[in-house]
Amino acid sequence: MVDINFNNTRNQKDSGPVKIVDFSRIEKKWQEKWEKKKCFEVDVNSKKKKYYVLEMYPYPSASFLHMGHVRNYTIGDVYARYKRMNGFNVLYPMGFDSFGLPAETAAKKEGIHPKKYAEASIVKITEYLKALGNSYDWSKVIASHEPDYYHWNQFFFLKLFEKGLAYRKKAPVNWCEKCQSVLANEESEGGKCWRCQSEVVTKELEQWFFKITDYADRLIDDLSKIDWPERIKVMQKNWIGKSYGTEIDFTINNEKWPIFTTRPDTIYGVTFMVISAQHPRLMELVTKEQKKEVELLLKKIKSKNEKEIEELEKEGAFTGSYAINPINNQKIPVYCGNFVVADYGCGMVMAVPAHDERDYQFAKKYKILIKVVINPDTYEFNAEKMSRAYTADGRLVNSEKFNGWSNREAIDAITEHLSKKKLGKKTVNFKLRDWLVSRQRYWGTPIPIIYCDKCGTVPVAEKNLPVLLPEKVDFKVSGNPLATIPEFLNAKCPKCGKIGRRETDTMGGFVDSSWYFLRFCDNKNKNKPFNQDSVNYWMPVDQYIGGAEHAVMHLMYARFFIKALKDMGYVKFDEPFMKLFNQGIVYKNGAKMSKSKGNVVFQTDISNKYGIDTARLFLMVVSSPDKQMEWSDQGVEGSFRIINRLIRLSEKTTKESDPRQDSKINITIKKVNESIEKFEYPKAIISIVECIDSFSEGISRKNFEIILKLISLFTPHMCEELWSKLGNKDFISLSDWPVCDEKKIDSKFEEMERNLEKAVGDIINVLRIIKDKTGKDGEKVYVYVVPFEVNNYNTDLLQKRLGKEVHVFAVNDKNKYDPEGKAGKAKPGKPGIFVE
RNA sequence: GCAGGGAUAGCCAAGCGGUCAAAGGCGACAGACUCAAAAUCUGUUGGCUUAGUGCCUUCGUAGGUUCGAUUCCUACUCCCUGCACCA
Repeated sequence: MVDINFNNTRNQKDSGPVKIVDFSRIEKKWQEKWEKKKCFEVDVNSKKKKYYVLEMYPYPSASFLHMGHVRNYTIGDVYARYKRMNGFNVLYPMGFDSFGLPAETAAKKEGIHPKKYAEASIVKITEYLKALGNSYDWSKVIASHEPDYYHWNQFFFLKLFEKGLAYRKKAPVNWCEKCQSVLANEESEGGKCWRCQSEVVTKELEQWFFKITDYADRLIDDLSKIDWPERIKVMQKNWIGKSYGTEIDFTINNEKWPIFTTRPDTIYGVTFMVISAQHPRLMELVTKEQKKEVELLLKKIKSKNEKEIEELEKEGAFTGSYAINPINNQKIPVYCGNFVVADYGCGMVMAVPAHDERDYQFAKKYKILIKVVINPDTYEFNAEKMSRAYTADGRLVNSEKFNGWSNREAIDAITEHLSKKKLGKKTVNFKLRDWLVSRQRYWGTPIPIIYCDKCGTVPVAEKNLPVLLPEKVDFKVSGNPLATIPEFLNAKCPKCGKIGRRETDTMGGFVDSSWYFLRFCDNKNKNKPFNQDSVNYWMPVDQYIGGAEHAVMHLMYARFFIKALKDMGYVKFDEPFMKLFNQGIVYKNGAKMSKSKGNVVFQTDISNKYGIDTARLFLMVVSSPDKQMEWSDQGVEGSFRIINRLIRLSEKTTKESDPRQDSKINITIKKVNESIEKFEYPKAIISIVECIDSFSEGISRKNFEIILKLISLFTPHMCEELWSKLGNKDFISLSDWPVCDEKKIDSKFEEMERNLEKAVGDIINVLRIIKDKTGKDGEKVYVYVVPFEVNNYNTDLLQKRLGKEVHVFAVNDKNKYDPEGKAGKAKPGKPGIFVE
């Protein structure tokens, strides 16, 4: 059986490299064998140490893979293979995030049902993923649009509902006009929809939320338990936005209105209040006289889109009401303003124009009093002459009994003072909002709730799950087509049996991805979301791999979800992903590789020409996996050559090894181990290739097998082929990783090699100088070596390297040819040289 | 504006106190093989020098620490990524 044939399929017409090996046949053959023998299928095995490698499961919206995808998945596969060969019981699954808006939109556009569309995509993508040769356990595959999966979304929804962690409320929410649906806070990126980039507007709607804010503290604190890139942690911290401050009660119209501030030290400098223009109780404060003015402001704000509001300067209007500052009973005006965020803190702020830039601008514009209460140590401010707010530290003035205090100390002191008088209290505020999970779309998990006129909001009974998503719907109607299906809409109230109205909103896709990694552990369970023993064996995910774009979306939601499940007793751990790796983006011609940019190199472009192993090897060697990289069509050929050199070496295996070989091999094993652990794949590959090249004259079979194993992480198909050609009956993918034998590493050989290289360099240099001087090529090279190093300089090897006739003499050789006495120049590690 | 990450020879990309004129790849050039290509192999690829040497100028820009910096510190410029009126 000879699969490698150097002479077949030569293709002269193709301007690309000549295809000398039938890669695609070899790839297919081994992929089929792996599948047939269930090589990568795993089960719970308490005797073996587990390792869970996971890549973020893909959205099957497109029917192709490009080099960005290939890179991403190869990073994981290399790691999974490494761990597997090192004796771990490795769970490495793959699935599909198949619910969601893109499928729905794309399907609509093409006039296909989303289900058909998604399933066709899955078939296609599966085919491509399999062609990568990744060591996925395909028996664990899941697709989130299947009732078997979303059944448990509904189940968990009910559990969260029971716990009060899922609730419905009316709130100003982000609405994407194009998607015709609400968006979570995390999905509105700078006022644009994260998916379609169109304008997001604010709407007052009743929606379902998960109470992620209950977990804000734990979401911050537990970041210390996990090994994630610092920037992702920072992003999460900033997003949660914990800030310590003081809540202070101001009195307006005899009613207490609390506000939140981090600067209670400036309370004596408060000269007005500002309530958010979007505050639900705004109108309570607006007097008859001021109504017109305020309404004008609101109209003005509404006419602007998010972007314009951003650029807008501070705008406001007097409400007509006055507040009483609790610390000194001063009467101050209450304004309504566009720069106060309605749903942070209390939606109202105390304004200290002397010491807050925004307040300063507002005060200047509306000619409100500015009162200095903090001076720096060396200077005294004059409120009239200030050109901007002073926000740094200093000593208090105009602050009654706190005069002279350092403002830092005054923060606590004033808070305490207010607390004693029951006018305020120490408190903590978060930027994090509750997670809005409901979507007004068809293609998602139906929310298992029924509204009954008599009983109110009633959960569907567990035994009646799943609430199936009806397949026959009319996509021509605008809005959510579910709302137009009477059979779906009209449902019996689980409590009283009367006909109620079913919730037609579906869950956003991030609910699916918040626990899919648990389902991989037990994907066929019909009775439960998962078997707890399996999940507690496999989880948490040891190594998670995916893009940084999910820093505050998926990665935050999944952490919350797991914490909630832990509290409800479903799992025993509280962090889902112990280590996170963010792969870098693949660029081509300076732009991110993407279909919309038209700079895509498809998986098949490369695999058809060079085989997928070449693509894998190139993507892993060209640059660190965490860095962005530039795709290079020519660069690929370099990796192609490496594989060809490996094949050639396989035909030069010998029986016997020697200490030099063994030393080099063991050094390489060591280097590869260190590099792989740190995801420094290029280093690992370079050291293997160095090893291959240094034995181009021949290598012992045993050592060759070690090289094969090392590089099999990157080029698994070719390695299986060569492995079996050597007569092995098992799979190299399942073989044991080579162990580095430190005893065999001898730095003497490294030094010898270095000296030889130096000598070669010197000889070439001499040859060049002679050529320059005399115009003649040197023909014969004489090398004079100190006696005990004679064996370090191999005549044949030198002849081959130099392409000249070479003679090696020991300096004490009486018969040596040495007309110019160059032998006298020889030193240990540095031979004398004569050329003629 | 704030936070995080970058800037390395023709290009891509390692290095993160000395062994660095700087790994590896690509490209280019030269040589070997060949009738000739392709493939493969060998060498050169900052400058000037030299029988295997020595010197000079280089790792975004300008300074600093150090016996010594591509590697550490400071400022600046440019690029990317995230957040963005959060009180």
